[in-house]
Amino acid sequence: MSKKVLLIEDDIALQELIITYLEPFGFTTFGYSNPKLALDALLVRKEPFDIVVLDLMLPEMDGFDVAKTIKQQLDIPIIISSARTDLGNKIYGYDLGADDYLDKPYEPRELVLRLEAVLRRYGHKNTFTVSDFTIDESNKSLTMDGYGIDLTRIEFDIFLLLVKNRGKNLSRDQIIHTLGLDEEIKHRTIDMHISNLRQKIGDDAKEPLYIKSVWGIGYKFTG
Amino acid sequence: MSKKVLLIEDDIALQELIITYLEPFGFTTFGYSNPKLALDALLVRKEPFDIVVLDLMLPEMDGFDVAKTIKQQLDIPIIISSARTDLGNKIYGYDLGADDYLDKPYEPRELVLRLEAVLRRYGHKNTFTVSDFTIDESNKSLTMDGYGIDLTRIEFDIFLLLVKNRGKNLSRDQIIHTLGLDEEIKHRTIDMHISNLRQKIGDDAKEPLYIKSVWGIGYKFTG
DNA sequence: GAGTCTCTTGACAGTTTCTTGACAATTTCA
DNA sequence: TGAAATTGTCAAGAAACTGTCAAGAGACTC
Repeated sequence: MSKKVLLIEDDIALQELIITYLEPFGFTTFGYSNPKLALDALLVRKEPFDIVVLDLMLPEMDGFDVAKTIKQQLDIPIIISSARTDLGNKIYGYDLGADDYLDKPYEPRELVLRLEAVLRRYGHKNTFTVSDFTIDESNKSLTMDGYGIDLTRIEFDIFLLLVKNRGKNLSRDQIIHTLGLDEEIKHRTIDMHISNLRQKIGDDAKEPLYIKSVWGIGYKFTG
Repeated sequence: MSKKVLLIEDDIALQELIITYLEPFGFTTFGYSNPKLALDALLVRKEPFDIVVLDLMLPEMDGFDVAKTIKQQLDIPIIISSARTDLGNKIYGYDLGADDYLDKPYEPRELVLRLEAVLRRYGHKNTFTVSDFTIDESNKSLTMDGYGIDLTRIEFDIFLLLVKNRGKNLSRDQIIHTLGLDEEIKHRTIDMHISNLRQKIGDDAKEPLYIKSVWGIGYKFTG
């Protein structure tokens, strides 16, 4: 099945070269030289692209803003290309959540490799595995040693937060605040969620393997 | 200021290539092809590396074990590199607390980017090291010679205050006041906390290495 | 709108930590 | 040297915190 590539690149000649080159590798590429039109197609008309290839040097809009705008609204991989050999740019690009970075000029062949690698990586992106758990963020589902575990929404959110901050103590207030829960709820409520969580993943509060209490501070995940 | 990189990689040619390549970017790289020697330098001789680059395919020891061993004893970022075969590996690598992952073969400049990105990310961690101690302020956790030490909240706060005022005498009242403790508590209480602290860090009250009593005044940390 | 699932909270038991008085040991100073 | 002040630590009780039950409020489903 062919993948749809959104190419944002103001060099028309390069655009056509890439579109033609990618074709036989199973990529259907749509080129835009104007980033605003590209964003319109992607975010407003919601055309179903699989991946974005974005040139940083653009008319009308800064490439970084384009990447940021896309990432804020859509969970889609972005490969940034840029003529600047400026390493700072590259780092900044990764920071924005760009999934790969390509120095211009690049071999079209190189682009194909990156596209394939990023798409493959992305296919796995929404689930990750930590110790005995596999967490699917988009589904909000949890698997432990291969067996599904039903968590409520808040339980899942707390667990995810703890796992993402593995080894780090999180206070009840931090949990409440980060998850956007009602700031007024009592600390006891968090304890209760933790208690239920522990029960569901078979953790013993007295000798926890996964969710440790840190006396006077909060909780932390230790895989 | 140049950063010290510990490179664990059994391909000597690649090692030399990387060492040479990283040099002008401000990285001083030490290459080890034998993981045991590398661990010895890092954990036993405690050479002050800033970051570890670890190849997974190693003689004598499994790369995963190396990463695990390091992370258990030292709070240092690790970038794992591996021949791109197994996605599972990658997941497992993150799982161990690897801070980034690099598919082999990789461009040396790619490594530079990752090094810089990871180091910058890591710099945001709120930990610092004084004499034999590493203190993580946000976690309120203490490590001594690489081994975790459990302090209670007040013990931690007192220790942190003393360390931050290294060499300076702090009166009991100053401690009480600065930490926002109940102003009514007796001086004996502080003595007790100091006593417990000393015990936990193995300090002898009569011949203290770290927390000295200043007769008639209070206490001071001398690292 | 009844039924079900989820969230929140008070209550209380069980733990851990903090505080303090007591007293011995040490230091200071006349 | 001896008295007063200060420090170190023990032991015990007070205070703070955590785990969980049970009940009710709230949200969602059909």
